[in-house]
Amino acid sequence: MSSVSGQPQFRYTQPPSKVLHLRNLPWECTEEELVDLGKPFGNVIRTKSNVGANKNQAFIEFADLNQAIAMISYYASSSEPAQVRGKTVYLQYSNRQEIVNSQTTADVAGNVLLVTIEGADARLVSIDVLHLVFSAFGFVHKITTFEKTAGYQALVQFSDAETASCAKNALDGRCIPSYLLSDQMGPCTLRITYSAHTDLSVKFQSHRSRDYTNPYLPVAPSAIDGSGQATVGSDGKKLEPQSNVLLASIENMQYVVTLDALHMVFSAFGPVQKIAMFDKNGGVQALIQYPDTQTATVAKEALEGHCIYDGGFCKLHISYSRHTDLSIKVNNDRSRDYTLSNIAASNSQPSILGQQPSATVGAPPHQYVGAQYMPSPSQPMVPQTTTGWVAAPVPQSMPMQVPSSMPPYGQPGVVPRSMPMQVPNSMPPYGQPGSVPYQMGPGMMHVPNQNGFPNPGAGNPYRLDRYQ
DNA sequence: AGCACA
Repeated sequence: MSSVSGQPQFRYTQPPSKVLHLRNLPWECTEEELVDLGKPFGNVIRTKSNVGANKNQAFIEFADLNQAIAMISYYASSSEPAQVRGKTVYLQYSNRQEIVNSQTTADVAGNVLLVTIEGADARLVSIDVLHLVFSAFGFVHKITTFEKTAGYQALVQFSDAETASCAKNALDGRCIPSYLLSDQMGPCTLRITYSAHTDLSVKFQSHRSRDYTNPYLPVAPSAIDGSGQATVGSDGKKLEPQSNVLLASIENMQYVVTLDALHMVFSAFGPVQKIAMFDKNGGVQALIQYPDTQTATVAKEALEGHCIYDGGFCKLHISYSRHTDLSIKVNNDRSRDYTLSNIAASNSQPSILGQQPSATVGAPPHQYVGAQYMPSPSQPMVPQTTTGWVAAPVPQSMPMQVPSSMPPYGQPGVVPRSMPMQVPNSMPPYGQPGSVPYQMGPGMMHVPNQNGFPNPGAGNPYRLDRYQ
């Protein structure tokens, strides 16, 4: 007695239930929207959204069976289909009689997120890229990655559930911005739920796991060669010998790049201990020393190929130096040891205090060294909360994603600005759910705000004054 | 576009 139409029988044979099964929902659909949908027909006592692999299904449960029947009947004969956010929603009786909420994992907010990376090239997404993406919302403590039936997944541990929620809300369903991926890679979508974990166990720094709270954690044997250098990146690719010291060369240097500008840029990833600038092959190069290789690696991967100034100016090319500890003889405008707070400047020249950035070609785009950021020989510049670091308004024309520690962008001729851009701490740079994420222009840098620490004034371990 | 706590 099967259907003559050839259509699956269940389409017409679902027995009534207080529970309705909805599909074709937008994944953003909230519980509240589900309640609103059912409200005209009765009392919605339970809902469950984001059901199914695509999170585009849901259930609503009425207090009374007749209410469910009323809703099904109405839309069965209505010319207007049920809709959520403009999408037609398909309704039917559920094959269950009530919604059971096993709120074991995915709905309970925790400080650890379970991230599924979708896409043909998902496995090529390095742990460092994930770190960069999630650091925009706060300090990432640990990351582990693994392969499950669900695909390539990662657990990302934040300090608290609030931070994790911000990251989840902003990133769930989004793609990793393409400029963080290599050119050949296709889109990689993030699907995020809460994990039941609260503290991940990371034994080694490796391709698969990282503990950012413990830079001294041993590197996994599998990632070390005979010389004690890590040979394999988190993406499994061969690496050049790593170092805590980076060699940066600056291409297309239309505008002068000062020691202080470099210090600002590289400090976004951790404490910069020393910088030495020099001329080579007609260009400017700099050595930047971090306390550890991990920090240098993050900085290198984040900054490589990006420009200090908008418009393709002062493009950075970064490699690992063979140095491990720079010898800074004097503190001057080309070299500085930030670990020494009381060293006298060379010849104690007051001139650098009054020195304006000068353009190597044309006029400078702006002077980014304002009064409060003037380097002082005895007091390396420290962004002080009291001097406008937090208060600096974000101009409308600037993208929200402007890295906080960067000198302000500007085209030549733009009115000089005297302080670095600051993204408001409370607002993640990804915008609100539902808005278009990643509106960053090409060539702009995307680095975690506040070095991954949401509050520059409290407990940021990268603050210079902590280790001066 | 087709049933959840895998």
